[in-house]
Amino acid sequence: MSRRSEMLELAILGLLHDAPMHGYELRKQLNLVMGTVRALSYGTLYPRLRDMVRQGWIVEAESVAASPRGARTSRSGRSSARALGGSRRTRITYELTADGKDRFGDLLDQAGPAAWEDGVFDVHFAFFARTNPDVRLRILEGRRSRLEERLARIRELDAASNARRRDSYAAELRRHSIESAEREVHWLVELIEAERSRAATQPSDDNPNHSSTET
Amino acid sequence: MSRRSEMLELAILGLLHDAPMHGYELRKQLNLVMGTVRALSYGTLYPRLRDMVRQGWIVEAESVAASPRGARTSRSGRSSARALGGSRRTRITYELTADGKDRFGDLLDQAGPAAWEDGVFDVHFAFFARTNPDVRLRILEGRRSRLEERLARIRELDAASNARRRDSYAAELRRHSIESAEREVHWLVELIEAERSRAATQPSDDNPNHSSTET
DNA sequence: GTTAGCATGTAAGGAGTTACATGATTTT
DNA sequence: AAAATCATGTAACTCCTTACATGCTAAC
Repeated sequence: MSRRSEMLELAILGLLHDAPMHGYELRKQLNLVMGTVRALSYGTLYPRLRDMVRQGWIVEAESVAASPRGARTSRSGRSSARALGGSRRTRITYELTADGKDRFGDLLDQAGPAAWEDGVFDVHFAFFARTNPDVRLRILEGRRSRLEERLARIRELDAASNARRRDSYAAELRRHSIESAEREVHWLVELIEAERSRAATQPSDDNPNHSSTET
Repeated sequence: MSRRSEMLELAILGLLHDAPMHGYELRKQLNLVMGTVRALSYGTLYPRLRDMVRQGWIVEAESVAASPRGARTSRSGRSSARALGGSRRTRITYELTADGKDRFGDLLDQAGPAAWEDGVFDVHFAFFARTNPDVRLRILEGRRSRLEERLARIRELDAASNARRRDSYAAELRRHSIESAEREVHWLVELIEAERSRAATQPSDDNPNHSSTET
């Protein structure tokens, strides 16, 4: 299981850690947490969920199903057969197991170069509240240096290109890329400072996501 | 050849349109123009280049090779054997063919939903100087509405999450995502306005990238 | 009654990464 | 002499998308 694939797994575990969910709902949340415009396909999600069940990180549970939208029990009255709140269809709800929580904690501790990749960073950040302070810091700093490397390369290209012929659109794109990257670096720098001063106040605080430290 | 794959092809054609290049150099430029932190691998690039040669869009040309760095002919003097500027190694330089220019023009005209995807948009924008004004406008507007859809979804989630428990990191991520997206929308709106006022001044201006309109 | 949204899946295929392999040249 | 950078490539593998298939419920 390579780095990139762990992003999806981490995101799923993190979302299910907050609340059990069925696939369709999960997909919508994933599309937000992963920070991409492009939507994740079911062809990726469902086979992955089945795989995670096989691994023992999550379990299926037939949903009792809340009412589809709003709290009303369908004002037309018909199909009130299904007692409380009409179920739409089968709906398989997934829940995290104790092993799944352990796995989540393990993935959370992974602060390697993969964690400062474009999509992966956002997922890690989304679960920072449950991440070790030192791991948080490593990820923030890794991301910052990655962005600064990129920034340096764009600036170099920008200087070279502006000297030669001028393509206003290409120049505008570079300008905008530089500005966006600078802004994100600034954001990261502030977060890093906040982390450092927090570390000075509270000493070591262990990862609260392994089931051994919970319950 | 599906939408996503066309991005790489478009980027390669566009870069080679400016100047012939060899693979290694091309990769560096591609990493910039595609707007990703993650680097494109050679395992993707070289087979793709070979494929494009087979299609007739580009041709290989053994490089006469300029001197590696700076203009100096290696101050140590040794290996001055290779006449002007020492060639590093084989170095296969790629050049655009007339068919390649046509192909570039065709891809440039493609303003479908794929063009407002995350990575693809940047590539298209980078070559806007050679894109038809109406196509430019469609791409900018498509991108804007895509971003606004996403923005609406994040805002919805943000309101719901802030109401319930508060996870400061998750909230901060949402805040930052919203701000970034808003900023990009604003940028796009200004570009769209600029396009419209430009369109009012100069009427129809044909795509100058098909070889039929060149030479 | 028909469209749109909810909900779950499968099969085939394509694109891209990883890891490996090679070798020249430049810098330290 | 070693390490870094330049430069090109291949094979195996993984992940993901696309397109298809099914069926239920809500709204128009």
